[in-house]
Amino acid sequence: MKNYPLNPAHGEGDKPRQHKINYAEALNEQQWQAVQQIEGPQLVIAGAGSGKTRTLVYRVAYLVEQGVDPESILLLTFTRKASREMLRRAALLLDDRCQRIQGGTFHSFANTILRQYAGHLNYADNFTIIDRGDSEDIVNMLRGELNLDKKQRRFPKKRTLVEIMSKSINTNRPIMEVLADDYPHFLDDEPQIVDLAQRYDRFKRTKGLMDYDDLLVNLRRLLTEHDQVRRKLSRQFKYILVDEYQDTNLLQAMIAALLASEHANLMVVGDDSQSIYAFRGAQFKNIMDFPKIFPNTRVTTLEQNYRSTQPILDFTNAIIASAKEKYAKNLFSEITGEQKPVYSQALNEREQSRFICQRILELREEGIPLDEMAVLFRSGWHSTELEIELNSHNIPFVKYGGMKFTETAHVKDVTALLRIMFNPFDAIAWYRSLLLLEGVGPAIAREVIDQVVEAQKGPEILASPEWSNRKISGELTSLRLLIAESTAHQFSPAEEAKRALDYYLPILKKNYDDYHKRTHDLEALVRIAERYQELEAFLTDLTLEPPENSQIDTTATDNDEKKLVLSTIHSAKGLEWHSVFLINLVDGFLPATQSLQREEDIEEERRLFYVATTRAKQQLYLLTPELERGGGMSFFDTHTVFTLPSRFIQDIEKFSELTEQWTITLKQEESETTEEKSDDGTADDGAPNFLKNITDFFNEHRN
DNA sequence: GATTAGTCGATTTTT
DNA sequence: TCGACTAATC
Repeated sequence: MKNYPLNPAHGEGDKPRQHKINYAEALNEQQWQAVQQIEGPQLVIAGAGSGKTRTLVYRVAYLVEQGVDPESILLLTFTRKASREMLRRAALLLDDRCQRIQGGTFHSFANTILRQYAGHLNYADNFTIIDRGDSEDIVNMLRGELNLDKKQRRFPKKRTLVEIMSKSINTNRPIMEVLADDYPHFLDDEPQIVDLAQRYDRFKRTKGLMDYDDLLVNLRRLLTEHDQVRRKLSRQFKYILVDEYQDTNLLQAMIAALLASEHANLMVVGDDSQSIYAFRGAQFKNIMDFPKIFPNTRVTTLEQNYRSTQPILDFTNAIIASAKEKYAKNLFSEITGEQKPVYSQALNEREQSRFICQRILELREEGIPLDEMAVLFRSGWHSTELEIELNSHNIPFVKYGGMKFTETAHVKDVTALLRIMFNPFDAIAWYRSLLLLEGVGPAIAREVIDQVVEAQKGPEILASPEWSNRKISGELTSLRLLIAESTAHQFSPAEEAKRALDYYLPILKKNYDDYHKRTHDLEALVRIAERYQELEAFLTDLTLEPPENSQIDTTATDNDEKKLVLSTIHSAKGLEWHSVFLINLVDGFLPATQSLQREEDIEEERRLFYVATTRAKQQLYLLTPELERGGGMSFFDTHTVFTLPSRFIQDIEKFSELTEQWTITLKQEESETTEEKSDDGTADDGAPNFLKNITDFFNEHRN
């Protein structure tokens, strides 16, 4: 253990220290207060764009300048992006000492600590972290052990099962309660679900696996059940900062408090109005409860906004004014600008897309770079129509949120291979890898796993005559050799990835028509592996902090080119752009249909609306299409449905004063002609009807 | 026991 | 559009 100054703020012989940074000048009064107050519990309520990150960064720098050892500062953030960004800015502000600050997401921090103390909890320190998909596969497999009456009433899907179990853990409630609150239609299945949850736990424990929730649960266990460890850690991390506190769940709040138990130097920063992760167990009441855990908490509120113009803020303030529960705050700004948020009703989704393309091109003409503009939406698939339109206008874009790189089938396949190359006793990875082989299905796969993994015989057993006489021996041998060579040599992660890829490419070509696109993804995977020394670290990061997204949906691949951002609102959190377009502001889309049942869910959707609109610095466009494809449900696919503007719009008093209403007029470019021809009126009178000719032709030439 | 075709059905957000 | 599940075929 290192020495740390007992009370660095008022250290020896105390003249005010000479600081490199002039804090009082760089910060406003509240921010400066929050930065200065380094001892004791502190809650900072930071409105959107109020310089929250800035405050954290300056505070970290201030601590270091006060002589605090950077390694005793722990900065828990929500995403790795956020943590990297903060450390980068702190280093820029002060110097490299800031790079030594400890930090990351709760999950990655838990991982680091648990690798050191796994023994205390009877885990081996090379435990594997599994992602949601793995959990689902395990649960699905275990479901077979339960003797459910076949074709009885429907038992929840694997996805739902995992959701239920996870929610029970993250909200600290028994499964019964979760079912009663959120899944009443499955209440009858409670005994089986509880049984399944126990089997799932046992399975993970015996196999040395941890899912996302286990990381938190086990860290909390470590801290509560092992007093000396808790004390040691708490003394090691003498200053703890938690970002986005409104999105922490009960477990995380407890972990933060336990870590601070020896000194209470805990600063949490958050904004209850931006809490959008309740579905994952987040409790924005954690913010309200914080002063209850630490009674002498100092509360600071940051209300000056440094991001948006006043007209935009007037609008966003009005959104949150209609929220049911919130800490009172009223954001103001000194940024000049008269442009009110623009509200426009488009005829349909297509018109909405074309309006956006047109406006984006105009803004680019005016000198706004593409990467200073973003289109936001509620769920990943809401942007499909827009993506087509962007492609046809050659507007390059990146998309955040939605299907992630590591969730695509081909990446999961290669990851599974890497996992058995790393650990030949990883049953789930075996299962997936085996099913890739020609002639191998669930039955044979289980047979192999029973011998290799369960009976602990290892992959070598597959060389025995018992297996080599089977039809499938050829396939099995190449897989066995792939693993054997990994065990025999010390390959780097990149080399391993390359070998896995070479092995996998023929399979990829056989299974997917679009294999070249997927090959790009896999080559990217190899490049990512190059950054790692250890395969274990690579695999862990892949599940814990996966790379942004897959190549599949993006157009341009030039890396330097500026790109428009498409993002789900969730993934847009913490980011900002010059101009923001919020599309599909329609009931059933922005309050999503699924959340209309319960008032708290609707309130969370409202906060989502708030988060989206507060991303805009200069210009905000709100779009409501009046006609929709019927959400893509097969029955409605060819039909359209009338939609109502989002109820959140009606909720805003003086909506028409706060916004500027635009009627969409599309310029006549080449698009004018395309519109008339390719809109769904093609089959109508007038247009030359090739289709009819063709069908006639085929009808005539039958037999 | 594996594979394939074909049907039905359901779709939020993420560490 | 995609995946999960079923029934027919190899």
